[in-house]
Amino acid sequence: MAQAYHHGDLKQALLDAALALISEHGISAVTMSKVATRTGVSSGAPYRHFKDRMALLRALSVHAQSTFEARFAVVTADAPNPKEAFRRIGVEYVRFAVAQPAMFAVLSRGDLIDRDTDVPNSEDAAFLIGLEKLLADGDPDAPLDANNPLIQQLAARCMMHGLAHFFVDGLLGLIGVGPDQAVRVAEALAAALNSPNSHDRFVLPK
Amino acid sequence: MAQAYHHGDLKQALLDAALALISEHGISAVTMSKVATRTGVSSGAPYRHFKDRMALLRALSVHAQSTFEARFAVVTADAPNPKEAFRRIGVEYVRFAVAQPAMFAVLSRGDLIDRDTDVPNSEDAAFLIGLEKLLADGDPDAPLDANNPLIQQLAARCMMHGLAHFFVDGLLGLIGVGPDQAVRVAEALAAALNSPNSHDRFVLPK
DNA sequence: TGTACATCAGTGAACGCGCGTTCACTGATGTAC
DNA sequence: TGTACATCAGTGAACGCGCGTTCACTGATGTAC
Repeated sequence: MAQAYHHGDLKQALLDAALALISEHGISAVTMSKVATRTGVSSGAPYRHFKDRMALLRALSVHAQSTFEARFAVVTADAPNPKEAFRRIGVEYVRFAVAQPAMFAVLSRGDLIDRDTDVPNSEDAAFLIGLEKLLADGDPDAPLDANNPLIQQLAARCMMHGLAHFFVDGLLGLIGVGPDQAVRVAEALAAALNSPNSHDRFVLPK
Repeated sequence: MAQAYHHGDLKQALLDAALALISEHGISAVTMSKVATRTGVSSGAPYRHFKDRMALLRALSVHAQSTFEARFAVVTADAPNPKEAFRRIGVEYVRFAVAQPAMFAVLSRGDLIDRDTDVPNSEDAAFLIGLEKLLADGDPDAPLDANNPLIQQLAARCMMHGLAHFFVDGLLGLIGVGPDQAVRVAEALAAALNSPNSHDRFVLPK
């Protein structure tokens, strides 16, 4: 990357400043002026790197997405089986949200995702396509099969997503739950969902 | 309530306008000017009823809270047993979020809750106190018991909360899931968590 | 190595706008007699 | 019922502020010869 023109790597520095602002005061606190001031440049400087405020937020979303997925690759690398890999992803989901609430906030905003260009990773894509199909097939009023692996997997995803939200939205903070305890709870929730079931419950059908 | 002075019931009308704004453009779109304009009054009028913008949002939070709880009372009224009551609350949680996304958005914001004055209902309070105690007791690094009813209950709450968020944040919308289908998924998730377990798993210890 | 030029990152003043909030006011409603 | 007064909901102009964005500019860096 080699020390660029004036600042060095202003683009990355702006993204970092934006993340800091989000973790302190939420997404709405991200203003071009504050991002610039925090980075030590003038108010117009960010426009050399981002067309407008939305472009900055979208870039943040893409960045968060890949950071998130990189973590998953790390934790699943030496998992002994798919179920354990899936369990680790669930716990990592909460660990990530708790450690990097700003990135999580950006990730869970549908309006920052450009479905045309921001391609989810292939595992996510397979999951979403499967879910779309499951919902479209058959009688739309008939109950879904609770033992369908997609539903089981969705249950786990929703559970971790909900726990992460309870934390980052400050509701767990109200009863004094910190980051470490939130992760401990995530481990317990993973166990709660997994324990009574067979080994390959979370394996996706081919 | 009998037709009040000028407007009739401006306070309620302002709250309704704020909810409409939230469901269209999120909480940050709630400005005093827009709330006033939408209600057909001048920009200063809301200040006769709310000290400032935050007071309006907090009033909204309290209102949403009680509406939410009223729904729970309705759906559990004729439940045959505690487990079924709990299951219905879970599904209703999603149904409510999906039908009234604005109220849900306000509810899940910790910074709008004044813990001194906004007392949760007694069931919630018991749950939160139990959870606080569970986390505080014993070795803070030891795994929690996944079969503890509190953990089981938290699992269900997190699951529904996560599903609700996936919906209101627009992520399910990206794959074409509408309100009805979201509720159908909620039913399946409730079944997924409940099926392999005993009848009184969700009964709180006295 | 040196000079002339092109490129482009960052400056800083300026713009129009919508915001939250205040305040002297108007005028409708309620009340005392 | 009628009049005089008090109360208070809503008006609308005004304020200072921070915002997103633009733009002519400066000056550092890179490049051709």
